[in-house]
Amino acid sequence: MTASIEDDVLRSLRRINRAVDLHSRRLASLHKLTGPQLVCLRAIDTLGTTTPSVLAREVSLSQATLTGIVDRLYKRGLVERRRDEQDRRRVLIRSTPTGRRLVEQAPSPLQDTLAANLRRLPVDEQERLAATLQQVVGMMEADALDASPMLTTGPVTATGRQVLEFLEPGTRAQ
Amino acid sequence: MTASIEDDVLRSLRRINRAVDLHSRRLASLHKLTGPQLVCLRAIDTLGTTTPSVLAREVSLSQATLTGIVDRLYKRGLVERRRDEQDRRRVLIRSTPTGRRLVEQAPSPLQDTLAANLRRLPVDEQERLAATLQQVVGMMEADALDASPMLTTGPVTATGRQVLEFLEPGTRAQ
DNA sequence: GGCAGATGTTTCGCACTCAAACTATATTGA
DNA sequence: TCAATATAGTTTGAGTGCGAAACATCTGCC
Repeated sequence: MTASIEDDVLRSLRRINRAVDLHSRRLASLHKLTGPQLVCLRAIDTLGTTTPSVLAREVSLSQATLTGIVDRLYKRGLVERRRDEQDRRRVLIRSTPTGRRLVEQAPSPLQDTLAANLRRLPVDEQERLAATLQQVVGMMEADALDASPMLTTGPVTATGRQVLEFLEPGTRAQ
Repeated sequence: MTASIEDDVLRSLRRINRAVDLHSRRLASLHKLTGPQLVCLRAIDTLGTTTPSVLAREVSLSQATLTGIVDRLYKRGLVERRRDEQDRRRVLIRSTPTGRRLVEQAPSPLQDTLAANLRRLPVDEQERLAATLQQVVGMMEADALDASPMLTTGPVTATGRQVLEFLEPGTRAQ
């Protein structure tokens, strides 16, 4: 019967994942912005001017993932991207007026019904629920620390590929 | 302060998503099988002979998603796929001996550390936690019922594209 | 000055996920 | 019978997400 609880937990986690994804798609069709995009745009707006690495930590995503999301926000004119002139490795990201307007009128990235259902509960129930979720996160993230060393920085041979073609000309070192 | 609890919940959900994904990658590198693949293979093994639609309901995924996962299991020789001769719209899926062996020796798709941490809790705590997760699922899935009508079945004009080329020749209707 | 290693970001390849469109087949009804 | 409709499954197109590799730049050391 212990296995049954584990299966229940696993099943719940998968269904939560799925519900989050479905909600994100609904958001996208109604407001032209997916869940992750909205979460990132809000974070950018809150942080003021920031960089991909800070943002990645803030929203718990890898830098590689963030590049794609910020690309899409950039293409829609919701954020600006420019090189930091002091440290030219860095990229500075900031929301545009259009982006800020969108953040204000967009709904909470949390599912409306979940939010509503949550508010319907007594406050101590809400806190208990939030605490349980954080407990699960804690139990899962403890895992992630042991494995995956990775240690790259290899020989780096030139291949002449274009980078950063979406930045204005002249930004790229020649 | 209510917004803070909502933000906490949202953040927890995203981090749970992420932890599940990272665990899946670890599984894949250690056992050559990702989380979703393992979940599906186990379900196929448990159900005996089944079909994509039944399997999709069982593991809470869309049929489209399942096609890709079963493709990959098929390519590795872990499952069989054949047309149902009674109803030729259907496809029957079954695990191969190799697949069954793999299911037996593979770990639980639930994260090892989460499982271990879970077992460390008193049983009533475990049940409380599982119940809370199901409560969250319920609050989220209630949402998913109102929208998305979809209703396709258009005119269906011939374009002569090949389908099911991975099935053995002769299985496809001519 | 110059180079070795560190740091910041993007690209690449892959897996997963869905909705919508499409093919193929079965069922229903006139 | 045979056309309309329903059902089963796959393909397509797009977004998300990661690790590894590639690239750009900076810092520290000699």
